[in-house]
Amino acid sequence: MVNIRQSDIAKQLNISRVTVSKALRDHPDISRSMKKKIVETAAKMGYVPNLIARQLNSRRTFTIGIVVPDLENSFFSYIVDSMIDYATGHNYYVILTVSREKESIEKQNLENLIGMRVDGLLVCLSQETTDREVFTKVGKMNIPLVFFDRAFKNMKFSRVVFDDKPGAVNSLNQIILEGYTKIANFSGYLKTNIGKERLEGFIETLTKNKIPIRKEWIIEGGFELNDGYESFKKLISSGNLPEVVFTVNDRVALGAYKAAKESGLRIPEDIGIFGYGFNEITDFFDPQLTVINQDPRKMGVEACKLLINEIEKKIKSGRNKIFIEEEFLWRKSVRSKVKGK
Amino acid sequence: MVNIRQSDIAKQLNISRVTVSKALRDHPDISRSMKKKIVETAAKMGYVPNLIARQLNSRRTFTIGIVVPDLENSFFSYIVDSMIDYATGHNYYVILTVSREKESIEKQNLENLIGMRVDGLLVCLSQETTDREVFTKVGKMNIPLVFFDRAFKNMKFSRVVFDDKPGAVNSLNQIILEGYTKIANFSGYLKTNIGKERLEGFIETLTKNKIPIRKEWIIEGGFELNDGYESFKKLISSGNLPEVVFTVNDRVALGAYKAAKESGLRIPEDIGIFGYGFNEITDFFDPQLTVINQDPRKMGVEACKLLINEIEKKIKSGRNKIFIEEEFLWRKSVRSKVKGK
DNA sequence: ATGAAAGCGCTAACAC
DNA sequence: GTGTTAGCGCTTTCAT
Repeated sequence: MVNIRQSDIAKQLNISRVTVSKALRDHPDISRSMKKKIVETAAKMGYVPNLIARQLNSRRTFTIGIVVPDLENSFFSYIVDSMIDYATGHNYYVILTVSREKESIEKQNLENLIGMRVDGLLVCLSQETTDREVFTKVGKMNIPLVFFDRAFKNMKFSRVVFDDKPGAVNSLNQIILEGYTKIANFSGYLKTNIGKERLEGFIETLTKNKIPIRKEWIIEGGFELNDGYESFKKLISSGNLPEVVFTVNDRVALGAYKAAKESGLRIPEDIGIFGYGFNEITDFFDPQLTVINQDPRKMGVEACKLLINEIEKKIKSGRNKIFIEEEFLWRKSVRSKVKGK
Repeated sequence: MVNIRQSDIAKQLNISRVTVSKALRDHPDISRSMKKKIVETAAKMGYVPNLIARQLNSRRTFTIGIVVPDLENSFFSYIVDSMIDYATGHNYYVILTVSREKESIEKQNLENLIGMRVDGLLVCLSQETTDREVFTKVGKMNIPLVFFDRAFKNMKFSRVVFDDKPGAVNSLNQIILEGYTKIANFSGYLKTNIGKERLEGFIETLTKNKIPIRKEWIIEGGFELNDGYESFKKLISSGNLPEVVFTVNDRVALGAYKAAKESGLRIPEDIGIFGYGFNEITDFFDPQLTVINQDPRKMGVEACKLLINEIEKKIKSGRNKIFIEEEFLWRKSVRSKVKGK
């Protein structure tokens, strides 16, 4: 037979299906000997419990839905990997969906996931999302949801995000301590939160250190390799090079590396480059990239842990907020004059 | 109310639940006006169909289970991304699990997934898997399964794999055409299929070209960055450098880059490096890595397409075999003397 | 210690 | 066109 049910086992043993059900779940009602017999024949018959049926009447699926903008971005794949790790360790499945940074796909994904009656949701918003309708629905259905990395503010959901400003401030202070004052900023798109907030910390810190802000060194662009490349080219053609470039993410930094090398500029001797990124990617840079480390695994684990705690009501659902700290990691792409690092 | 059911809508409208069910699925039985009324009140009440219930009685979940060794490896994250893309486009969900290269976790994942009654499975075996028991079970339950990248042979399942030998042969022939004869091989572990098969093509091609095989240039190691690094160090300390190094994957290549640069060897002027990899990672190498391109997206899409075709019985299940072709991509890490590439 | 009855939310088959 | 009946596979009372 292909699909054995509890009733098949019951028939085989001439007992009731309830007895089988209880025995298989090690219910105290059933005698040791009976249990043994049932478990054995179940194994012999190749019984596999039907979790769908169980889910239906327990109204619990032990399933978490994830919506992520893009899995080709290693930052996200590390996050998802760590979420799956944590979820699996706590007996939850993960249904993974990708929004491709499209609001419409994201919405569709969310509706499917709530149709699947996931116990909770982990969501990183697409860059273009503005409509809150689906999320309101999720709220009404009392499905716990935790935003990670990119979140709506002023909604009743929890979120786990990086604390960008302190990271920028701290790293820039260290850079300035080294004696650098000529610092450019490749900011990404300033209409996005990430672009805006990261630039704010930059301006604030320079101002506090009485370093004048040069507009021509704040270059707005996208978030991809090519944007970093183009921005660096602009820098060069301006004829006015800074000592060090601060980049909004690793792809932009890589583009800057490319352009610098093409122009015969040595890193870090002729120009330093550092920016947001995470430890695991530094090795892909030559020389190793000095980064403000945004640890994706930490973020993934914290978000998933928070969600499961909310699902299991170990903590009140919604409006919890966790900041993941960023740490400045000196590698090789900025010369440390003072500390000889 | 939090969780609206069809019966709630029926009660509200003083009609039977079946009418509601039919109307919502646009069944021809129901009149236009009735449908409209039902759909509207459903929306107003915030009805979300319970897919679990639907799955239970249709015995179809529209869910695909994926088991992958590691999501931090970008090769796999690209594969998974493309699978999700394809699956979503064909109205399937994806439950994603990670085996961490552990046979025991892989087995657990598979048992959970078949308990969830996935419609099909996409599996890349862990490096240590030898036991076929779970797979036999999957076979008995008639659940379509497609292996990708790493597969059991001689089982009744389909598989999608790279055709390693022709890739190696073709690339090596091109390299040899360039006039190179002193070629080293960083082979990975030879007890694994991948290591073994990739080396075979190497030996075969050199032999055919009457190039003597030098044992000291075939260096067995692991598959990680550090293994490439150590292997290269060995090469150097042997005092006998080849002209070009052929690596078993991108991480090993990166390690080789590191060691080469540390030793003051320029790539490609002093030594060339090329190996298995994929297009998207070449940019992370400086100079860009010349690769035998194993396109993960192609593999992901083909595997997923095959699986869905088997699920939907558009094709006979099992024993289908698809080879993904590899393409040699000249980049910058091997100097082309002849073609000036 | 074992079992009968009822229900999770939905749908297919069959009346009316 | 609309509704009734029965059942997907399991579990939770509540009897016996």
